[in-house]
Amino acid sequence: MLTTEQIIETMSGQGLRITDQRKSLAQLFAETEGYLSPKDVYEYMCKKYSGLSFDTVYRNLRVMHELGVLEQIMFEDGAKFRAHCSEDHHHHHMICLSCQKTVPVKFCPMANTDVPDQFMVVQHKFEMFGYCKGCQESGAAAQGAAPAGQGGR
Amino acid sequence: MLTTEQIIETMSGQGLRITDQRKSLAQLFAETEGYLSPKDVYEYMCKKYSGLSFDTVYRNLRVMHELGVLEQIMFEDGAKFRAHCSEDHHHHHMICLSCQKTVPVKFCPMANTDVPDQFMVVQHKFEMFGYCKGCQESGAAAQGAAPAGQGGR
DNA sequence: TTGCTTGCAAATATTTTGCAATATC
DNA sequence: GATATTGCAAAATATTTGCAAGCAA
Repeated sequence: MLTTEQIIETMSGQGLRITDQRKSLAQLFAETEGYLSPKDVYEYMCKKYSGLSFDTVYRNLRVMHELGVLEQIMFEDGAKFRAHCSEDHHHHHMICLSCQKTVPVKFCPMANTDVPDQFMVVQHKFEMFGYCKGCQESGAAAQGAAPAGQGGR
Repeated sequence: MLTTEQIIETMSGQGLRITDQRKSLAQLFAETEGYLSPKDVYEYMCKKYSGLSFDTVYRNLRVMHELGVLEQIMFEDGAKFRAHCSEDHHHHHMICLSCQKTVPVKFCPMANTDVPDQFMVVQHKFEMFGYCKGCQESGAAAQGAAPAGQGGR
């Protein structure tokens, strides 16, 4: 995952101004393993910036996503964000349904997949959902939020 | 995909009452290859039922999803629905970014995937996005709506 | 007849936008 | 100092809920 410095440098390099809020955002995402909803981010940021407004959070999340320092994934309960992977080779993710920590998986199924006739594939998604060791032990594997999509098994 | 009759029978069998609206919904989804947003459904239904309200559409979509006759997938612009696959064996999907038609793919990558240490997988998602033959020919492969998730390639 | 469904209205929640004040470069 | 960023207010959008009337079984 990107570090606080990498995030800030990328933003700065793109002409964005580095405000205190954006420093805190960079740090928050650099130190968070799971996905955060806009509300999560807002609540965290509110502790440090009393007069914070929700729209600023949205604006910054969008800017950071467009810039590529944040990844966005849609869950059934809305969009969530995390720092972009710093792994430069193609990979996929295993996501903990309890703490939403993610683990990269190098295996890509595309090489083994027979593409249906005359279908041009431009993008694919391969994600596994489950429970990491820590969450299994703490018994959190009871009722995690379901990810988006047609619940595979 | 499920037929109109299968959808209606399932709903009826679960104790739901079969209203004219629900018949139309069943038919709409049985005859639609792609995903429909709540708004799509509302606009279609409005043609037949002048006084239709949006909340009824939401309620029926939710009920039909919970009942399993509809699949839901999150796109970046919101949830969309389609009739549940009638294929009973495990499979995945190839989804056209232009017309959103889907093609089932039998190959499942889970068998070939090394699950990271001590991660318990309970669910997975493997989806390919691209353009079907028809949309390639009509040149619709220009700017399709991006699917949810961290844009793989 | 019973009680699930619907339409209406309104409440919530979510996300976006205009604008003046402010802070960064 | 020029201009991107922020907070505020409000708009636009999306989704849910309560309730009385209507309709399926």
